[in-house]
Amino acid sequence: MAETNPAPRDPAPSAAGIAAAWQRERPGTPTESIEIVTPLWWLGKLFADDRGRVLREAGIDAATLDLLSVVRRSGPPYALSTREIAARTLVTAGAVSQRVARAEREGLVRRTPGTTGRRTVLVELTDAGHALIERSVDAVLGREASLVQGLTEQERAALTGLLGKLLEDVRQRVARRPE
Amino acid sequence: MAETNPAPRDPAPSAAGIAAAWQRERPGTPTESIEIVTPLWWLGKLFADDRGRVLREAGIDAATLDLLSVVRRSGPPYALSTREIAARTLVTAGAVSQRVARAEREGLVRRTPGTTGRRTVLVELTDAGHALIERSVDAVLGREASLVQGLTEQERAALTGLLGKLLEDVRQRVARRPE
DNA sequence: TGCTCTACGTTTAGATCTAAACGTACACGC
DNA sequence: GCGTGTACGTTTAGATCTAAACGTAGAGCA
Repeated sequence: MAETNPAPRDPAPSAAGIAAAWQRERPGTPTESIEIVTPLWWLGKLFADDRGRVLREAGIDAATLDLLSVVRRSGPPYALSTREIAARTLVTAGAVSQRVARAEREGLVRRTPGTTGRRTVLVELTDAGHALIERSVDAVLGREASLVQGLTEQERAALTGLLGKLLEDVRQRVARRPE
Repeated sequence: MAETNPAPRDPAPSAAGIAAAWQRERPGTPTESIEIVTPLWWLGKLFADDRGRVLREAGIDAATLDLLSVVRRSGPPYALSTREIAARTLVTAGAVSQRVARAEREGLVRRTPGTTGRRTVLVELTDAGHALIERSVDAVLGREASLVQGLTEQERAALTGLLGKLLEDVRQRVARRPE
């Protein structure tokens, strides 16, 4: 029998509950970040799992969608170097190499020697790859759009602003490592 | 030579840029969710990677921290069943079993037959495990707290509220799958 | 011209997760 | 009392990722 992560019959765990538990067990624990970082992580997982379900029906997986999307979005001639793809998808170049190998095996992309100097390899969409991404992207983004409808227009705008600000700030703090 | 994900020398990619690219390439693409889901994902990865660095110095990994934390937080007698742990940490029971096996090999936890009926197995903290989590939790949470200082008190409260609301709402929409 | 150094893509080894198959203890109905 | 089903933890197979080792093409420079 399948063993998917059972839907919590208990009241869904809450970030506030976790912070409270730490305070109860270890008064003074610095829990200020928990109610931001934890829901953020849970939401990421919820969206990722849901996206996985949508993609399974579309006959594509998240890694391949990620790859085809970034190339498609870059516009004509729909070709990007491995390194460029790695930087834009937040995975290592090694992983990109493997993803490209898989997608190539399925006939979705093609590797061509980069015309520009350097020893770059361009990853290019085939017609099949182009058709597949065209077919999937609306399904994925449409579903995600429906998932955020619980927030009002104003709330979504506020959330977008706060996430953007936090992202930019955390990036800087993480970049200059100290403290 | 190492091949870590190079810090983007280019301007850091932005969610707004991705949405704009889709609109340019495919006018009408439903991109409303991108500026929420994408930064949310990126922030999750930033926090996770940073946490990994902090933990490496503390001599523990994220999976083990997750395990020890949930047991420690449950309070005396610091023992939880495998199933309970799986539900609270959002990984499958199989993964918990493997995590426990690793932690047990390192002497951080102990498996004891559950006294209560059923065939439950309780995972219990050893003294070493208790000491390790006690030593790590402030480091991790303290670092995270410092990472969210770029937001004002009010902004953090607003973000907490919005994330909480969205989380609850998305959970419901995902639970009753349809639409 | 020839040497060296750097950038880049690929390959490999190892870790960890999920999904599914198991094996078994206990509860429950007959 | 006894079979049957269900809950639970573990094991296994397979997928995918990261980190590191490679191999090589060009750029820069003497």
